[in-house]
Amino acid sequence: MPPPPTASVARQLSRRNVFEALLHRSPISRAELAKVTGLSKQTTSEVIDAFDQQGLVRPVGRTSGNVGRTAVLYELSPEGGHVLGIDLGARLTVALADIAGRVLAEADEPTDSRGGAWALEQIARLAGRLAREHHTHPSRMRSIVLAAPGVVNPKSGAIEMAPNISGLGLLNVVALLGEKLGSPVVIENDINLALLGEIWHGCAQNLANVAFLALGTGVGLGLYVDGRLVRGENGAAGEIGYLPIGGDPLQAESRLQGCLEYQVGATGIMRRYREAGGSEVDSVREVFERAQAGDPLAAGVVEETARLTALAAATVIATVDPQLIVLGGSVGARPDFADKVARVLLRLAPRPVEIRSSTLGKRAGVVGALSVALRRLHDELFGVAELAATLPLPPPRTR
Amino acid sequence: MPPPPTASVARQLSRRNVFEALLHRSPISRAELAKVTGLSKQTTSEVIDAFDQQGLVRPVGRTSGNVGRTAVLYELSPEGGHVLGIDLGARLTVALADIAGRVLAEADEPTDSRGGAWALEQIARLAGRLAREHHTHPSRMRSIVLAAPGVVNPKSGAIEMAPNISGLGLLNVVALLGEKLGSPVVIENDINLALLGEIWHGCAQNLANVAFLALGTGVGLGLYVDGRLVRGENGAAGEIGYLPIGGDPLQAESRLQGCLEYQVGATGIMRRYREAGGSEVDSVREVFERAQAGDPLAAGVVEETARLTALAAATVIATVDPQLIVLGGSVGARPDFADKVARVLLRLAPRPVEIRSSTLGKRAGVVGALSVALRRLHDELFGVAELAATLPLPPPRTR
DNA sequence: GTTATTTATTCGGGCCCCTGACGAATCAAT
DNA sequence: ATTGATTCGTCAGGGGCCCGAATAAATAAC
Repeated sequence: MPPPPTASVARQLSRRNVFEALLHRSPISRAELAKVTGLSKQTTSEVIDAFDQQGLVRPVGRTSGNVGRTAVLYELSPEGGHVLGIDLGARLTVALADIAGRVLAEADEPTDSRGGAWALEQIARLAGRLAREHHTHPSRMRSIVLAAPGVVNPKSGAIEMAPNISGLGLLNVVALLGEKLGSPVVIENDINLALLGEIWHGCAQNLANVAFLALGTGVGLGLYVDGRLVRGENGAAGEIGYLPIGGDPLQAESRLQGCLEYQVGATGIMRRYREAGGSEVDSVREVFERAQAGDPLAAGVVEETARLTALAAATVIATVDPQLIVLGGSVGARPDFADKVARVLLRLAPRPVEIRSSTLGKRAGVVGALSVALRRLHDELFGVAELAATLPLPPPRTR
Repeated sequence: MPPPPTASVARQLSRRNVFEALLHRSPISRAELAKVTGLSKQTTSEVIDAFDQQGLVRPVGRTSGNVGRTAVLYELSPEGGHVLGIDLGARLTVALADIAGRVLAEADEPTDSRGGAWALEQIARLAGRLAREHHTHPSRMRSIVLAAPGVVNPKSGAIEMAPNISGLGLLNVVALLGEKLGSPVVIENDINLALLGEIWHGCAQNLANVAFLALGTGVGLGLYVDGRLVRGENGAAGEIGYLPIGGDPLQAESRLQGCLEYQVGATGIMRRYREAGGSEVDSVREVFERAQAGDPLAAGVVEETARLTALAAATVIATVDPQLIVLGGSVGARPDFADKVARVLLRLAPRPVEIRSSTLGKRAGVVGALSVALRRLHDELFGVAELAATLPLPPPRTR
């Protein structure tokens, strides 16, 4: 079941090649694998035998109809390894996938409002349930990724500013959850993972330069540039609540909770509606509904929100040059909203950049978590650590 | 001289390891190399022999003083390969380095004002002179990088918007220059290269998250995030002239040349001084000098410039979370200016980020070009192409 | 039934890495 | 000056891995 303790680099590379072919051309014969990977038939065969013994692969039928001997077809076995994706927000969503990236199950429920340790307990419970349903065990999951709000320190993996869920920043989530579930846990910012979700299974598939603008309770940004997620020195890349847009950035409120956040965050939108003379509302959703129903005050607030969002988008475009901006979050994902933003943006940006609404919606976070968990598992099994890095340049010398 | 036509992956890795050790611990014996690389003495010795035969390496004396047999020390030979860095701006700067990154020579002169093909001719002439002085030949240079203003398309390598140097966008610079010099040429945006220069030899050494804010004729940004240069889909990342800062972004001037650029570009600064009632000036430098001499109007303009620059910096901080911002360009590199910007920024950003003035100044571009040329040469000789990429995830399946 | 074709395994050769042993060169001490 | 300890570099043997060729097995077409 575990990979062979030591494997030479050459063999590891062969294994990696074969695995990649299996991943993308699923039912495939040994002969075909040899052709696709460029390896010799024997090497391929040896690798497949090893995979078979590890339970990583299983035969599924034979070819037929073609001239010549029939070939046994193989595919990655669902028992070869599982990964778990978790999205911890207002709701708790957990999803289970196998090593081939097939999503086996998904479940969600409201997050335990007591937060902190209770939420972790809840995660363990939900994960255990999914695992049992699929005849595995949490401890047999090879890779777990947790989507959490707040800034995740890229070095320590600690959650440094967790709004919404109380007491999360004080816990060593990686250690606690890892112990509960018996597998390595990695935490990543929820918006970043939603972005990766859209890139894997959503509206940004196969793109290398995508920005994800999330408007919900707060405002946030995920950046995927040149095929990689952008985290920044403190994992705070994309914390655009502090962008100097929509007001005087030196004002007290701006400095406290961020200039843009003060205007475009959920409370900001409701406050603007109230200030405009609108009657009391207790959710942003209501403001949008009234706007659609013909309330001119609400429409003005929505329009201004779209304008500010477009300014944020223009800022992102000028800074990192994405080819697509995805709007997400409970506010941003509204389909009519994307159009409004796009219309303003047309007059702001030097060149047009496409804007789309998130297609995965609430699922984006878990899907992204799964994608990272999967990638980590693949890297663990078939990565070639020593080679990933480019050759470091020599330091300057005084000669 | 050329590397062996075919080498197995294993040997290529060994070569790479040994080369890296040679690069960083220069005069070093075979025995020491074996220890450092973790390879056996045998393998190390074979690799060194091969390097020696290729002329990549040369003996330089022996150890002495230690107990035991003396060891022959080796270092990378300057004849092992050369790289060329070129910065094509108002002045043309060319620098030559060897494969170990030792800068052998540097020369600069005003760029041929006729632009286009004449400038390319001038580059060839200057490169030829440097090469001759160091007993080599342009055609023996293994890697050439050209720093050019404008947006460089990351796929084609074409210069898409070249201000200042006339007719450059119309030429296929890579092909023309490559033919003239007989070596592969790569073009990269000058600001990006200045940033890489500061990271290699300047004020940002060994940092992984750096932004370079260039204020000169125009305004531009270079981004180095998580250890990699950020280019964006069209190579237009960092084109922050269009940031919606410093005015109404929907105004005619803003839409034409960019909102921020209109205020902070050289002509913008002079215009603002004029509009404030200042007497005629014909360079930004003059405005700064008058400010220092006590002209309150000029001081106001400088202060406002610093404020807008700080807003741009705050934008960058909120977006990509750098640990350092380097100010460069003829205006930005002024040491007093960085202080002014830092002071404003302190009140804008949620957490303090260091600001420094460029230490390489005008040389930053060439140095950065050298660093990229060097990296490309190293990758060409010792890269392991098949391993660079991470395993792609499988696409979603409909099952 | 025979033939052509495709699949899968076996065998020998070559590359490359590692370990252990050996001669060579040097310093330190007698 | 000789001896011993230490380090350097090379030689030889063993094992892992990859490849190409040959061979056996299975199947469609004729």
